[in-house]
Amino acid sequence: MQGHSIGLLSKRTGVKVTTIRYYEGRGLLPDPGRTGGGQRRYGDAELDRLSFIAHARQLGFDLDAIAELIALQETPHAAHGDAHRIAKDRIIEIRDRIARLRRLEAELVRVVKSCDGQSDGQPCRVLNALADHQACESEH
Amino acid sequence: MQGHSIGLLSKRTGVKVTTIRYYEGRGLLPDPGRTGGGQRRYGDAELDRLSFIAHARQLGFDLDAIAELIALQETPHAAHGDAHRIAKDRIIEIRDRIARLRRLEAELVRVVKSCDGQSDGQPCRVLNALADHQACESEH
DNA sequence: CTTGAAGCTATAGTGGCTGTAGGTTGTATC
DNA sequence: GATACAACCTACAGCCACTATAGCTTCAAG
Ligand SMILES: [Zn+2]
Ligand SMILES: [Zn+2]
Ligand SMILES: [Zn+2]
Ligand SMILES: [Zn+2]
Repeated sequence: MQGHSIGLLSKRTGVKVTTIRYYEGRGLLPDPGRTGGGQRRYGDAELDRLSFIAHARQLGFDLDAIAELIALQETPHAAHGDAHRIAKDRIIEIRDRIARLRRLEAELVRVVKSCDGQSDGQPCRVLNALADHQACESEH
Repeated sequence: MQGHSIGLLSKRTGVKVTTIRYYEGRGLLPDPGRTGGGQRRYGDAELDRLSFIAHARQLGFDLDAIAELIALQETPHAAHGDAHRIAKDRIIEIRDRIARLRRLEAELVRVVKSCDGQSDGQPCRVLNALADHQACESEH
């Protein structure tokens, strides 16, 4: 039978077979054609769409955002506003997370430094430092 | 009845009541005493331990790591090695995530810049840029 | 025509909670 | 002592984005 099998799509895109079926259940991929025996067969359009989904996932978009982006692709006229907003929101989110992680990193470096680890038999001050938010230099 | 109610622990630590019960189920908190009617009553030791858990969570440790840290606190002799390792592993993890997020940020900035958004009626190039990993400047 | 890889559905599990339903208990006020 | 009501209880379902398992069927090569 003609068309791409689910395994071929998986190999081409790096998305696991089970995940492709999951995307179908979530409505990100259309119900594909089936062979007489019930196996899925895809065309190139589905392959392209799955590649898009895979790449957007790698860039950290969640499935709802991806669904929105796909809907925008389908609209005959361009809707720059929405697409730009979704991408910019994602940038803001990433920057927030980076800022937060940097604060955490600084606190943890401080925590590790708090104990020299030399005094065997003495309690580890790392554990005290972990318990004590008072000693933290930033909110987190 | 004497002792702190679960609601009081919640207020003191900022951990939701349902979450405290969840921690108990996960074995992070001991089975507390109960009133005649079956409500939980805690002592100061449990309050301290919950504060420790809450703070370690804020610093991004997962519950398994926290369980390990608590076990270390209970050991009579200090085990610096394990505590330091857990904290250092966490730092490494955070640094990896920051590096990854920075790569994503750079790609997304490039994606957003790829379309000036002026050409209404023309398809949004953000969508093309999102589809195209070839154009990406780094792995992600 | 046989074999075995690849496909199918359905269901449960992951982490770290959150939310809901439907009932019981503790405490303050009268 | 009665009443009201917040706080508590258990048990279970749901969240996200998958992943894993079990038990079965189909496809394609030799
Ligand atoms: Zn130490
Ligand atoms: Zn802190
Ligand atoms: Zn645009
Ligand atoms: Zn890319």
